[in-house]
Amino acid sequence: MAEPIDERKQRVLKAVIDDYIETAEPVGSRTLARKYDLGVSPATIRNEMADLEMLGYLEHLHTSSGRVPSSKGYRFYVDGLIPPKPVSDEEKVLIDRWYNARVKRIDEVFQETAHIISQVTKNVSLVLAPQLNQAKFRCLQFLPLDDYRVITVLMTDAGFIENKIIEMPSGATFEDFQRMAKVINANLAGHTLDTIQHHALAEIRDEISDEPLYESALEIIHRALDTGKKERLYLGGTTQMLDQPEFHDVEKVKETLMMLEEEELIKDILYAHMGDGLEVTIGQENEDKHFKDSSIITATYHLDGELLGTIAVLGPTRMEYAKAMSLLEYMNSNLTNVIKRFHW
Amino acid sequence: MAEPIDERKQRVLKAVIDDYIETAEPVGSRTLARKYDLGVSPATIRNEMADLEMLGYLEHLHTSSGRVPSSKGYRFYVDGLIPPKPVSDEEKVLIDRWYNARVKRIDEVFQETAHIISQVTKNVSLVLAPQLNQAKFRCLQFLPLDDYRVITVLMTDAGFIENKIIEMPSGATFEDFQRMAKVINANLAGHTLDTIQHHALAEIRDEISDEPLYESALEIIHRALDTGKKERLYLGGTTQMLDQPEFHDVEKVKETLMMLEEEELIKDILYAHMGDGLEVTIGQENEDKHFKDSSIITATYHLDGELLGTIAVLGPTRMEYAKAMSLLEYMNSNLTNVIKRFHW
DNA sequence: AGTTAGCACTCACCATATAAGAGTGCTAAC
DNA sequence: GTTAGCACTCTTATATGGTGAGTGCTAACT
Repeated sequence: MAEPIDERKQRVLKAVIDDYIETAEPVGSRTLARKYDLGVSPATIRNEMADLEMLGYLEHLHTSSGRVPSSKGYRFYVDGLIPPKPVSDEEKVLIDRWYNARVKRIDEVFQETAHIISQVTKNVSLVLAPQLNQAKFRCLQFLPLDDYRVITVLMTDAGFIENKIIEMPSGATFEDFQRMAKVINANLAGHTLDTIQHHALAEIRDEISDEPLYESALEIIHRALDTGKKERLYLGGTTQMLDQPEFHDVEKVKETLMMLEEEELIKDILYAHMGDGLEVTIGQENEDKHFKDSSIITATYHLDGELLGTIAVLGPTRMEYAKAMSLLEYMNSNLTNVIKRFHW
Repeated sequence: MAEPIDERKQRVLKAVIDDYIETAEPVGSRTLARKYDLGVSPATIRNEMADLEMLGYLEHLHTSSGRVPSSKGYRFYVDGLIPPKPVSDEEKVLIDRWYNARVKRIDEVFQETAHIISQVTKNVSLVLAPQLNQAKFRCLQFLPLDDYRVITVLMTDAGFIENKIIEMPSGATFEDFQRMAKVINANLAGHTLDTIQHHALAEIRDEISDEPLYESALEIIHRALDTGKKERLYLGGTTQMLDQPEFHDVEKVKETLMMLEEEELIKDILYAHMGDGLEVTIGQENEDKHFKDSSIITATYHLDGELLGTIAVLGPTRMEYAKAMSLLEYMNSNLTNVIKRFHW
């Protein structure tokens, strides 16, 4: 079984997969011989295809009808047969222009990234924005709002800002808050928000324990730093995907859309695939049974060496891997730049 | 033609519409007689239906097959025949719980509102969040970020907060910004952001003209107040809608989804229907040809007497008007409360 | 030995035909 | 004014046969 597949078999396999990716129809020997210049007759191709099927690279739906690549086939294709298909210069220009035209706020960066990926690949895109509670605390500022409330402005090292309105405990003055801010900023800068919430906050207990309202002060800091555990997930291309023949059936569409709404599920998938660099998971390779006939390509983006988040393309196994992979690679580095340009 | 329709005709019309809303199938005289207790035979119902068709309340697809309500029919139904169907107490509790569980930030209020509406009505929901540049300016605060930049925090009367990072012009100090803030807050509070951008900013020119960098100061204020012209649009239920038999055809789904992505188009529709109170627009009554077989129910929400935004249900003309209308009415008042509770 | 032509066979797909079911409209009787 | 009865229309589901693309196998060819 460990029979190596010779060069001609590889050519045939590549042709089959290329054609199937293009047409979404099971591909037969005759078509293959006509469309691709393999230099042999359909009969020979038939034999080769039979061998490839025996080895598990191709599949047969019914006795008649052509062959379809298996997960193993796609895997071999992705690992060795794909011609690299770099993002063209025109596309790069287009993408740049897109970013510049639409992006005003930080969350629009992610939304727009998702949009671009789905536009180019015609598949669903997933963008996982940085997890705020893993971000490093930079400073916390208070602003007076009226006699009863203050605005808290939280800032992290990566340049994300979040604000809240908080009621002052009775008796407290704005000056009390200012003093607190000083202590906090002096002691806690550089820690992750998570650490601060769970441990570091205790460290400054002593510093402010002589404050008249220090219990409620702690509570307030706690609330100000609570960004919610959820990093945000941005989706794109849920409409594009309907162009794929895989979604000619409404049931399939509904099923997929409902799955995409399960934010937690999707996030778990992204976490699981969050390695370094580009990762391709094909069909059967997916743990989750809902994705047994989907492929997911993920890439992680970084800032200053720190892992920020993940971008991904989700589509049917029949997917333009070459294009999606190089696009993700490009967007990956691009995203870092845009975030940097945006905030620093 | 101004023939008034008597009580029995109304009963028949109501039965036809009720049944069509329930089943989505053209309804025939026989079914009607069996299901609804009209006290007359199918033949009589046939005659009545023929009359109703002549008067324009019902339509015939083909010579055979039952009747379907026309826009005029729905209109009559909505205006006079619907039994009010108030939101049940259980539903109210459910909605309250929903809000409390998920809403942490202001934008989540709108997202969640859209979600709730679509969940309950099984149709697409639209929520137009307040237009920021129509909001009244409350105050602008500056926070030091580092030597080169400040964070601007803009706050409006309705309690919305937005922040930006702005580079300081060379030579400016943070104290310069503080002075500017004082002037701005003293002079411009209460104006809409829009007015300030276009006119009122000129008024404070004199006040700060002795500042060393007043040209760039104006520019900075301008940028700080620029919230983008777009109020945000939140959608919900694009998956729910697939349950409706109207969307058994993928083409129809695609078309609708693409339309919903045209944010500007949708907003224009919402503006057009933005009256006071509840407004129902049925099928043909819609200006836009894309909506000729859809109905839109809109309701506006307010805060302190000021119009804030719109919530709406969009669905096929065959829609549970009673339910959707009372839900919108409830959400409408509810939304005001939630926003208030949230920010004030 | 590897390659190819030929042929029987299998499906999926499309169009047509047929039967069943639901509904209408009309007429005549109640 | 209401209803029963009947002929007619139109949609939907089902069966049938033909077509085309594809396979697998055998035998002939280089």
